[in-house]
Amino acid sequence: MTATLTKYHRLRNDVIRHLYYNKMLTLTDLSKLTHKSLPLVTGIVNDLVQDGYVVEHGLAPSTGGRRALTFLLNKEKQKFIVAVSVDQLITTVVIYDMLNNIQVEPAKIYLNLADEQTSMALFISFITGYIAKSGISEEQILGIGIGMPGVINAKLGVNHTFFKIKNEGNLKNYLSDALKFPVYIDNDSSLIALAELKFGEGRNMKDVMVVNIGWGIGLGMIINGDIFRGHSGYAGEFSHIPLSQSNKLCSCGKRGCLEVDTSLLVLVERAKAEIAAGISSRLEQLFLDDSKLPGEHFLIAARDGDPLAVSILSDAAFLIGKGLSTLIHILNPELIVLGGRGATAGKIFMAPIQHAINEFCIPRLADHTKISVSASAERSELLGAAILVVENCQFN
Amino acid sequence: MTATLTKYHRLRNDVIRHLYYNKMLTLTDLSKLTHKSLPLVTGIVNDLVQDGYVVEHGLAPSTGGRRALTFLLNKEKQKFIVAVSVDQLITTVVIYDMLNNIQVEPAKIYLNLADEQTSMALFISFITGYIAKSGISEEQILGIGIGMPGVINAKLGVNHTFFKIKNEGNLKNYLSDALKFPVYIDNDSSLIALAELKFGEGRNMKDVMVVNIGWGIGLGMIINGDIFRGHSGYAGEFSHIPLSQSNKLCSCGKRGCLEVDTSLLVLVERAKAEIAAGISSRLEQLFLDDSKLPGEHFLIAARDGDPLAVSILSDAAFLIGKGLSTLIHILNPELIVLGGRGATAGKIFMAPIQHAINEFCIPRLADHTKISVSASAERSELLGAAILVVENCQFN
DNA sequence: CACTACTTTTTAAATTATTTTTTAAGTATA
DNA sequence: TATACTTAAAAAATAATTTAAAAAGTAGTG
Repeated sequence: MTATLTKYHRLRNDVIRHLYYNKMLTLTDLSKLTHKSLPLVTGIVNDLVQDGYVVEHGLAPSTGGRRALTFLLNKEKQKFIVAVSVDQLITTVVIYDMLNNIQVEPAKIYLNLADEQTSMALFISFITGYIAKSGISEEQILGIGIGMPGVINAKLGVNHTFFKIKNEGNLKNYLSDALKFPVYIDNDSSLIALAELKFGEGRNMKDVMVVNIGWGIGLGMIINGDIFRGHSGYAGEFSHIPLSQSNKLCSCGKRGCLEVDTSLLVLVERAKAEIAAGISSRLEQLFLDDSKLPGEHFLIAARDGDPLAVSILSDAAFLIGKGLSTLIHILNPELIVLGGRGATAGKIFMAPIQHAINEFCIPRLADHTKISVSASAERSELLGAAILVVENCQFN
Repeated sequence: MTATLTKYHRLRNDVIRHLYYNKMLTLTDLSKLTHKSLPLVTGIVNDLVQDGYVVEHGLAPSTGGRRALTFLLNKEKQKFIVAVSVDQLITTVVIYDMLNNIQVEPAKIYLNLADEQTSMALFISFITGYIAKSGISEEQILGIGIGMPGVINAKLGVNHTFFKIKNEGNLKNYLSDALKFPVYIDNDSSLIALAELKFGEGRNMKDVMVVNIGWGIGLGMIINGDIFRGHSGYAGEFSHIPLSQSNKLCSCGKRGCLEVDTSLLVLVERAKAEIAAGISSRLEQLFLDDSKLPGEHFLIAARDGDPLAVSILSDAAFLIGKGLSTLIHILNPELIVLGGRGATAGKIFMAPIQHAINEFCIPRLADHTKISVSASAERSELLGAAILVVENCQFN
């Protein structure tokens, strides 16, 4: 009895998930998406309508024959998702509903991940406080999804790099206990890729690479329609393949890594050096303003066309393009998306990256991979964190 | 009726395939492997025993409870597979039975793929003649599997690079008509990888890279337990990522490609140049013997420890190792296998490749990828071609 | 060495899911 | 407006899976 119950519930959850991704679906659509028969799906959807989770929404446009009924998630009986993005310096939290609308305005805190001791306690009180202030009742919250840097085993819920728990402890369980909600964690770049796959440029594609341009450079890989992590979770160490002629030593102990020349922190350093050397730039003023991090100022200046910022960013973009060429040769992806905080500088990246790809790629290969800038760079890690919850939680 | 028949037959074929890969299995094993229930699998296996395809083979060793019956493919009621490997210069054919035994000794013909006109006719008559001479009856042959270089869409049966058929024609269909048997084609490197995955070093692994060291350098990729081809079939263009400082122009139009410094044809040229410059080597004699290609002589000399051949091969291996480092960073595979014709030179490759990986890889990553030399390098493309047939043919 | 407790396989019965068929609803065309 | 052609939904028939029970071994114990 319990086994059939869980199987029934698994399909029920699956139906809800497909409605979450696709907004409006017919029974035939759902049958195809879940690979289950129509009578079975019909039964499940009828139950969901009865329970108030799903509502009928009129007839689908004609496709030649009898018009089908469409179904939506019910706005009135809502569940909510807490989505958190943690990076080296800034932690952001937001609450979404199941229609991807922001339910509670995002909140931000400056939190240096390197301070292991203080940051964990601060993090927990920040999130707890935010949820409490939101006024949403406990039963309505499906869970908390957290994207963070580091080598992460999402299934086990372990982060091998940051927020380490004593004696091989499980971060996911630790946080679930502390926050009193189901917690799901995953790597930031993987979540950005997930967001692009489900709601962004990569919809309905199978092989998509998402470059996470942040304080460092990350790579989220979608292969065969799923997040790819490699054999031991280290896949996508894109920023440490030897590329540049640069002699600077990387934190990984090697020279010529992409990271050394393209991370936002490095670009800021370079801008400061240029300014110190006498180059004039709006940045000189902006850097004095402490309300934002220098990296944030840098991106704003670049977006606004400041020549120094644009020039530094272009050099970095060319190197990233060289790295992408290697990626294209090996994986022949359908799409490469430039995402992450840095992608808010948008189009500035495109020209030098294309330039590099033209120079380093076999044309036949370059022609088969589209490059684009994420349309929702700032939001996509949070969105990915929300998807993480929807993918893993239970709807009862 | 027909639909249930095909579904029944699909599972029947699946059972035969699993017995092909695993030799001996219990009903429980088969149920798990096919993801079908025990009663269903039991029924199918009983039918197969009745039809003579499968035979009982005593009890499995004890695992604590009642001992299970084991089943094997029936040696008496055999089907055979024609496996063909085509490379730029040499074409080989062999006939296997379903237990991976060679049924008819392999035959070899020198066939230059570049001569589009003559090679196709020669190829067809060579294969037809071989099958005729084998004396095996038509009904017993399941099909012909062919591995060849080029960008190949295995599903459609099109080779975009070699053996081109007029007006976008379908090579698979063309050859099926000409040879009067079902023909299946795939890329040589992918088939080598398939052989390693199913019968070689990569058994039960999910992420395996197989380097095909032949006249050129190819890469067969196994990702998530399946051959990976990328979005448009170009994945694994490993040999044209920019790596070496070399200034030689590659056929692809760029400089610094792996291919320029590591293909067997190039290594032979280099050996000849060294000999011309006065270096003494056994190769000088061997190259005079026309019964084998210079590349074949070169490999034999290297295997036998000729200093010149070993030194040239080591230089090439170091570069391949540098390329593999990139692969490890991006894909974090469980295993990298050195395969293909060149791998017959075996252990000579290992030291310089390890050296390169130590130099160019983050240790944490290098530690998680095993490197090994294929144990059956010369046979694996043929074996892969046989697997291709088993994967795609119908057993009735 | 027989007896008991525990495993695992095999068979059989009951439940659940999928296909197939039928009926209903809508569209396009003459 | 009538007819042929689609597609969707509901009902009946067929097939597959789960669950339970029986059978066949294994291993420990007095």
